[in-house]
Amino acid sequence: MSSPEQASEPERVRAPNIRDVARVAGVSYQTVSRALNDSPSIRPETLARVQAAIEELGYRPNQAARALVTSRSRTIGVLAAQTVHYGPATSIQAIETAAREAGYRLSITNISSSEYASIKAGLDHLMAQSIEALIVIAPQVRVFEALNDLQVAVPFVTLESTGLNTAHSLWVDQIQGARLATRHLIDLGHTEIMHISGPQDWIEAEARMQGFLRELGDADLRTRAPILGDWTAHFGYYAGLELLRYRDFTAVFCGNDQMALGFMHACRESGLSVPGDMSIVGFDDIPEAAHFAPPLTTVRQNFAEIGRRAIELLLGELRGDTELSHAPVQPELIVRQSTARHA
Amino acid sequence: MSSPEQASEPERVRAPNIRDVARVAGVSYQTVSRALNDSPSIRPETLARVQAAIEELGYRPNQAARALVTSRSRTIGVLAAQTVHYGPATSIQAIETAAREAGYRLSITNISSSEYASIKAGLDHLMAQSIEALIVIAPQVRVFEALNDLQVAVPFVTLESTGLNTAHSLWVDQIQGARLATRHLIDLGHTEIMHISGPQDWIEAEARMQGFLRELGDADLRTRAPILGDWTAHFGYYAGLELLRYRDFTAVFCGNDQMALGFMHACRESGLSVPGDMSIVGFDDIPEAAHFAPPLTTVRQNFAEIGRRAIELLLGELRGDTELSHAPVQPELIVRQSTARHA
DNA sequence: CCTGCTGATGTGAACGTACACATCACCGGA
DNA sequence: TCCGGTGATGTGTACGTTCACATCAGCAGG
Repeated sequence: MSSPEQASEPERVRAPNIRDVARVAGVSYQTVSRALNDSPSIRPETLARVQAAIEELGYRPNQAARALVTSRSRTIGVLAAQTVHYGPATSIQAIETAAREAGYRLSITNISSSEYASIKAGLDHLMAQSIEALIVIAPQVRVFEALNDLQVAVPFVTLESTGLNTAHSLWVDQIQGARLATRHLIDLGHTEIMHISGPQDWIEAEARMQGFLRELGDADLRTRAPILGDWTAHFGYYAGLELLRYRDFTAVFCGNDQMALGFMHACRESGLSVPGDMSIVGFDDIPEAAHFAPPLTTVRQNFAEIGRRAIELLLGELRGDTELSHAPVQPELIVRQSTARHA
Repeated sequence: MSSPEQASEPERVRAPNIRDVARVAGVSYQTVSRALNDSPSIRPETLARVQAAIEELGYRPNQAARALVTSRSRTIGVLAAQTVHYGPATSIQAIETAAREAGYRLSITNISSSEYASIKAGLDHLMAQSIEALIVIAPQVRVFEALNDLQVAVPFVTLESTGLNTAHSLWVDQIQGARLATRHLIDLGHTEIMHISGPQDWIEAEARMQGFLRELGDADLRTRAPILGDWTAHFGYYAGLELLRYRDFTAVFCGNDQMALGFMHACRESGLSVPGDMSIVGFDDIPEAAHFAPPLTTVRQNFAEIGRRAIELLLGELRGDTELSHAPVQPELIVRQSTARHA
């Protein structure tokens, strides 16, 4: 369990620094610094000598010292909830890759609950690391409050939200996605359509609900109060068992694929066939959705694309670029076998 | 998109430091340092004055400076593959929470492929941040090579592996889990059992396969060559379509729940009923597994527990504790409806 | 032969903090 | 009265790097 001890060398505690490299290379420490920051004014031959010395000593620049003197942490903070879910996890993975390629590191902080105190603590932990930029993947309503309270003065972007705060958000057009899903059900002849939404404090849940309601409104169909869920399959299942006691609807639009899965389960137990008796649409297109029973009709979002663009946007702003694109990413309806024409 | 400008104050660029606080509090900077590191020898009254000054100025300790002078980064590195999967994601979330509570931050690096170069690059990126400890959640066979090549000299732990390298690993007893699953099928009267495993370079895939083979051996049953998969539902589906052309087995033990889901899908398409014609066991117990059609019999691992213990172990070692527990976490068989007695 | 310029390299700060040590007031005991 | 000890506080220095500036050689142009 302990780190490999090297009993041979007496007390080689200190890691080599820029001056050690300079000594070996026979130059001044400043020349080494220039070599590290690929300055234009350094002779190729000198550069080679320095690089050889670096190699020989196994030198690594000390990021703390660098951060101290430049007052740039090269760290991007991510405030996230629900990182175990497919969407956020996929975005974060893309964010990490893009950040690393750009020479930045990531600091991810999970918030356990959506309570204000929890959000504030998470944000505080990030600010303590003097992050240069912030990405928010969380119930955004309360995050904005905390952002104000803590006087967060770094560029930030919220992910997977709506265009409510266009200046700071990068988004899949959730409203449009919800309209696609709802329209699909309407086109199939359904007139009594239910919606199981995500938690109300998630802006994207709100957006999907908006899209759903608008599309129903445009079609002059009766709107019912959506059910407020928690994104889990368990919720979809129990809500389904409850709702199916009154079979006064023939289609459901679920706020995400997990809840759709749970709802399908409830249909089976209630003796309803999908899509024969009940059409179901999900949201997200998680990789498993294609293998549900039956394969799920859903709305695909490109989570990785969103993640990449978040980094692009933030780095652009750090560089001082202006005119950056906030254009929403368009979602796509994936029709599989969980929806059918209403008899 | 830009950070809130404060046009009022002229050029308040520099963040307040320890000396600014000292000036306001009317003490020396060293006294402020003592207040921050809760030194015993400071008068309560003085402490209060310092705290008031900190509050007034909105002072935050500069972690880079602290890291520089103490040569402790307070960062734990995580080298991960497949962070979008439920297991790793759950562990990482627990790790992050535990690390944060202990005053550490996390630096997560994803490796895109399991190629050696990719692993080495990820490890390099982590070492450049002078991490104090390392957690590995990745195909471990090759990681060990890279660990040696880069002379990684920090405490490390590999997660979710077997006990192959007990000194450095913290593990759910995968072999035992696989035996539980296999035994369950045998107890139900199945004699022709197939195994769809994970990628061979994942030690845990290897362990599950070992458990499977040993249990079959103990029961004197015929062993077949396991199919090497890639953890995805897609693979389970296509492998299933292929395998089911020859219906010379009545049960499958899948290396994870996603592959089991895909396999179930293939069964439906091939006109086989689960569990009537085919019994299926998964591994992991992802939250969705309870809502598959039918609900999946699987082996539950406590991913969060593993994550917490990883941090506990590493922090213990950093503190110099000895006698830390590496006892494996025991998995649990969850019997649902995807398995039945062989006719 | 001097002047001014340019490219390559070196020297002195400074970033913000913690450690080692110095200082100082105060107290109790011989 | 003086001395040693202790608790609270202050002063110097170092961590490893980059920035601003200084130096120096070489060269072209008058």
